[in-house]
Amino acid sequence: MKTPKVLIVDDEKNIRDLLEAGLKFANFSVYSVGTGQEAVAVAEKAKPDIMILDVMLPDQSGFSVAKKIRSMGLDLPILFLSARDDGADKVTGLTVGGDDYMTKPFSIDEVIARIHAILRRTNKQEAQDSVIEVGEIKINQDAHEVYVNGTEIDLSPTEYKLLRFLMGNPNRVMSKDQILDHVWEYDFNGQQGIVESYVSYLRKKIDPLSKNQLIQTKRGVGYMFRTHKIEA
Amino acid sequence: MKTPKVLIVDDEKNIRDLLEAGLKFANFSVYSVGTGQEAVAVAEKAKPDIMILDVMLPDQSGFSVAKKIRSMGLDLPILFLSARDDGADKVTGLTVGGDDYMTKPFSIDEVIARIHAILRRTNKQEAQDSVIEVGEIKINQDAHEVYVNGTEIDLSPTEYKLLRFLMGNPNRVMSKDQILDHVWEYDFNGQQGIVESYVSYLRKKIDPLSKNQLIQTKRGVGYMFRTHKIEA
DNA sequence: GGTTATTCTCAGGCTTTGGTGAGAGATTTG
DNA sequence: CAAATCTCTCACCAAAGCCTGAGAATAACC
Repeated sequence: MKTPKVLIVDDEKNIRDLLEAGLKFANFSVYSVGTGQEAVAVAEKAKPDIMILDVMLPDQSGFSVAKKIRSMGLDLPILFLSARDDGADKVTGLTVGGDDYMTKPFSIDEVIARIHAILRRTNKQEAQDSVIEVGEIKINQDAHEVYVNGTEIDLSPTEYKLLRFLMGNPNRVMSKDQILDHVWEYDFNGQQGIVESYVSYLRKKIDPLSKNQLIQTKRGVGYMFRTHKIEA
Repeated sequence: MKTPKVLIVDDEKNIRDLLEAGLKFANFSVYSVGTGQEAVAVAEKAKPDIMILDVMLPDQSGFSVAKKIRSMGLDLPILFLSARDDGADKVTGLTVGGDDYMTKPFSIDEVIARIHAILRRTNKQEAQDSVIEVGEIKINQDAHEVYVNGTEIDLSPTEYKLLRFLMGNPNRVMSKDQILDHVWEYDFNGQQGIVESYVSYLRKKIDPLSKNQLIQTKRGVGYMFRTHKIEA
């Protein structure tokens, strides 16, 4: 399937808009509703490939929405969303099969990564590879493991996300703002300096194992993951 | 599409006029409004391909305009504009997907370059190449890299912009004032001498690698990027 | 509950870039 | 040829951008 269909269910319009924009750009076809009732209706009618479901809905809990949909015989994997404090634990127990869950606030790229992971697992998709290999670095997304020229390195969660984002846009300069937008949670409002710090951390782990300086600084512009010279 | 439609939203008429003139000349078809309300209306009616949106509007924030338009289901990439100084009106978290953002004051050509980049990425356009090649020089705009006969040279941001501008108008003399207007930020009020300085810097980096003097002086008129002799 | 890892901020030191002005050099003009 | 004009280059200072290490706060882990 070329463009998987995603159904977004969340009562907060901001979140819906954020997800919608991000997912559309990631080449998904998006349906978006604000209540459990609509969710059930659209799920039945549009037959989405995956659903992003907030567990706190005004009319009914996300869990009951999930049950309804399941009892309708629809085979629809769900990515649950919950606020960090409340039901995170409860959700865990409910994620069966291909399901997954995330807490708010999330980062856009993390959502996209998880959706891809789910679709891969439930292989409703053409078998997409969970391994990204760009230049000297290989990432196994399922295992969360990173190899530089065959040697595994150990990255913190944020380091991992940053690297994944840069590798997802090879040979293209990414501004610090773009990086913040994609890698950090949407409510983060710190300084760009943090990107510099994390680039520094990453380099310290990567550079000793790589032949080239893989993360390059484009002064005044941003950072770029380089695979090769693009010259004539 | 031949002439993409751009919607400009800014309450400062100077800015609107500046952008309008520049973009029209760059072969865009332009709509221009001063309030968020009008923006939403025009976006719906005219279906522009991209929107330039100031985050500080009198009637409502640019963010809420963006949300309204997004929630109307319009797939409209946005180039946000914001004042340079404050972190108050943060764009972070809102530039998802194909969006981008710039701070005021900007230079016209930078705006145009970004718009092209966005349209390229969201490929609402015929897939345009991010590589400009004129004569002996090749520029990769995604990577912000410049090659002279295959050898990469390292340019500062201003040098890069100047070269890009000259290469965008090959075999045509550009006056120093034109260059200032396009390459430097619109509030710059320095001397023309700076153009001479930067041409000098550029030549020092380019000439050692090129067969011909690519940037030529037209005394009393301006500078020209030459690809070939034009017969008399 | 205590240890460790992680995230984030900040400040110092360093490098690059931007902009100016002045003098040498080149070109044109009369 | 001499004067006037325009251009090139350089040296210089201020500002901006970048990197890193240190430390505080928080979260994860055993």
